[in-house]
Amino acid sequence: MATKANTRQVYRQSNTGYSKSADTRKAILRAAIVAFGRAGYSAATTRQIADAAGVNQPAINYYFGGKDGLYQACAQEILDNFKGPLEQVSLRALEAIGAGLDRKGAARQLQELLSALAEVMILSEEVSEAAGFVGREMREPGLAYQMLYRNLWAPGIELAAALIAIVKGRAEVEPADRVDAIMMISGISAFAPGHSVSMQVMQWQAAGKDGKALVLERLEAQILGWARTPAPGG
Amino acid sequence: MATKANTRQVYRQSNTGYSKSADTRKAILRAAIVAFGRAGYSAATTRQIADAAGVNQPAINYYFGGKDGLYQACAQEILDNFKGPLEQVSLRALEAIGAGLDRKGAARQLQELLSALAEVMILSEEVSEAAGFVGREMREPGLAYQMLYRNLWAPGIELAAALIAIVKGRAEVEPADRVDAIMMISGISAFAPGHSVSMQVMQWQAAGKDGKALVLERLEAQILGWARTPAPGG
DNA sequence: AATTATTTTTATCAATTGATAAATATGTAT
DNA sequence: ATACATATTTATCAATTGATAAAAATAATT
Repeated sequence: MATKANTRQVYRQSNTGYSKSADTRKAILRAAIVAFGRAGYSAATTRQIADAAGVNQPAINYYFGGKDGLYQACAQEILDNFKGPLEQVSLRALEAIGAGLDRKGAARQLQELLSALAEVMILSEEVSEAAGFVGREMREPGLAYQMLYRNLWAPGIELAAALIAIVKGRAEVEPADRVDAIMMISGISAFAPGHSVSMQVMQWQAAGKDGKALVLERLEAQILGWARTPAPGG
Repeated sequence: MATKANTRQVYRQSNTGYSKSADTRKAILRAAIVAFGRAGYSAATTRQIADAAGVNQPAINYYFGGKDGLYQACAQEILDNFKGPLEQVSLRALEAIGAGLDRKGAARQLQELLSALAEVMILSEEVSEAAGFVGREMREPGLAYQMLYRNLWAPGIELAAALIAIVKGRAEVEPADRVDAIMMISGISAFAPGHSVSMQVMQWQAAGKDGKALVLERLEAQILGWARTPAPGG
């Protein structure tokens, strides 16, 4: 997959005034998010995606200019439509930080953030396909990496790290807080659908509500551990 | 990639008595572990692998029967040659458990296990390519999944969970201990080479010794937190 | 209803991929 | 030195893939 700097081309828009193009575009995007998220860029073929969307293969070039354009459009679609729940929680946490937040409050916000993340990554079937796409791009940076890094990953990790620092009794974020944030998020991702090893070890068909609750309980134990430590230089 | 039940065929062995076949086989395996680990099964082509190994493409069929056979041979190669360091630590931990282990001792063994894992996953360039292959197969189960699950992942997670239970003051492993074990291992994997998001957030070229030390310090803090909690039903 | 624009489809193409067969080169045993 | 076995290579193939062009079908406008 070419990772050269590519300006994002928009081919067939969804605002042509014609009745069908928006539906067709959406169907292709949905099918593509699933295919790319599960199989990856190389293994997902434009014919498979077209079949799954109920169109034929040249429609992909017509609407998105080709496989590359479709891939990037998937990332944009995810940013536009699927990060809503996380965005709300993030805004609330940022407001609370700005208004001054004590350790207990920060622990509560952090738990809400991680809970929303777990909800997205573990429980929601449709959002979970988008999360699959995002997770894969994270591990195998391609055309959508910069877009997702700037708009999703870096803000999320920094927010979690800021909350962690406050829980620990500090105002400034340190490298250790970022490491903790990354590890927590990575730990949650181990229970997302398709993580066969975790499911097999736990003997779960899927994590489900109970699995999510258990994961969050383990994270809460850690957060409470931090909240109980004496503040540094205090 | 076909995931049908495949008996493992051995084509050209390394014990033919002819001087070159062992070298050629090894060169192909090395190149393949790198290619499959980085790009995945689909995106890695037999021509690329052959070029990297300094042979031509039909050599892959000659020695391994084809792409599938090569993939499985890679997994076997990794099991035969790269899990040595982890195996030693595991054996020591199992012996210590068998001989009776107190909470403090279990904390120490757990830290050694995680340290060895971090050494393998984060620091060693060559072993890290093998870990890349293993990590990918973990997330995208293919022909080598069962082999690796049985011989590597399940034993490793169960051992870590057993140590965690003892650290927490219990003899029996509970689901929460397994969740903790999975999350710890997943947390370490977030800092392996190629994890661009973590490197970019931390502003690290690579984790290096300092990064590894910081990750282990965060894990130690968690382990010590468990060790300090009152034993259940105590 | 006629014209124009858009969408969908059929047909085709060049390039790539894993596999195969046969030829050539090299190594081993007698 | 000869015969046999193995390793490497060249050449070829069928199938697949993303892209393209043109034709056909459908929708919107006048």
